[in-house]
Amino acid sequence: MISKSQEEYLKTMYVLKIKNGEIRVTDIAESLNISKPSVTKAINNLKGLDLVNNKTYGKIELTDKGADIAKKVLEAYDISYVFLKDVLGLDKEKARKEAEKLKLTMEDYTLNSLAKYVHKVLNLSELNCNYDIAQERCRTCKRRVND
Amino acid sequence: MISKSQEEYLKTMYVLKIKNGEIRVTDIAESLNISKPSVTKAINNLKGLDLVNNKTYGKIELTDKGADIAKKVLEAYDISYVFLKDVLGLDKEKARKEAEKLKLTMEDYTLNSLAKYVHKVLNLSELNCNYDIAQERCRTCKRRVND
DNA sequence: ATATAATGTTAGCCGAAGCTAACATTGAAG
DNA sequence: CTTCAATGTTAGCTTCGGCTAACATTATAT
Repeated sequence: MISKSQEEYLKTMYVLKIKNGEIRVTDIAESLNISKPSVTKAINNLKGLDLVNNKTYGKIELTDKGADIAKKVLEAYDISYVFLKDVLGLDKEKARKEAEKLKLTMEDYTLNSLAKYVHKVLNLSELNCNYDIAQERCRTCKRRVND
Repeated sequence: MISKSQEEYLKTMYVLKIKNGEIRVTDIAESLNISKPSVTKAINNLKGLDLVNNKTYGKIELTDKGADIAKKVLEAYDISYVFLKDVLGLDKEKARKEAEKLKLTMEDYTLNSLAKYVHKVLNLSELNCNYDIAQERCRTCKRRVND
């Protein structure tokens, strides 16, 4: 099983790839407020798990497997954030901080239930469900909602 | 700041005290599925934080401070469990397992919001709120609900 | 009252995930 | 094309929270 720390690395790398077009040790370190040697070590561990590809001093890329995990973590963050902010009514900053932790804590089945629940509660009926066909996910909770 | 592991120890000791009238290394070890030497070590750490009182080979007791933390953790478990089971609709076993993790993850403000929310959703109005005057807490969510 | 079982502790190890200091590689500017 | 700054890596240390093996203490049963 992959650790929370490792999930966080994968998510960060995935986001950096989208934002910057590339993944750099320095940027990961800055995003996570962690030293560069720690990042190098983490990447080597992830490489061993086949979640990251890179050669020493070379480009860093997520494998498909690594990217899948990263996407799940991002989805988990999104649904948690919406729940905390729009259902529980936490302010944005508290919702953000708490969602960062919850996203690494909840099982898939809980996240799925939560996604469905958020839909229901925010009154998104079948008809006016905020579903984005292109992205194949809901614009509100960011999650696939077909069952 | 106290760690999740330490919170879990405190909660376990608190429950054992209630269940057995005393707190024993062996019982803690069994409850947490951890070796006895690890328990001894953890207790010594907690002693250093003034959360536990004991002498070598002597009785183990929580301090008031330690008991307060334990109670908070228990409350956090209860409210999480009710939410997961009765609001999200998870089955008991999944709700139990997930609540065990959530209780160590959520901040006080989130738990308070969640408690209030659970009340509202389960249709406990001011009048029929399931409040237990003796325990000064709600029978449903196990939490103090004044504010 | 003592032998033995149960309980608790000490010593020393391990892995995960951080850190700093020092070194290696890469790349950009002149 | 060389030099120097930026980037990345290695080596080795720390803390946390586990573990086992061995030892110490306490309690029980004859």
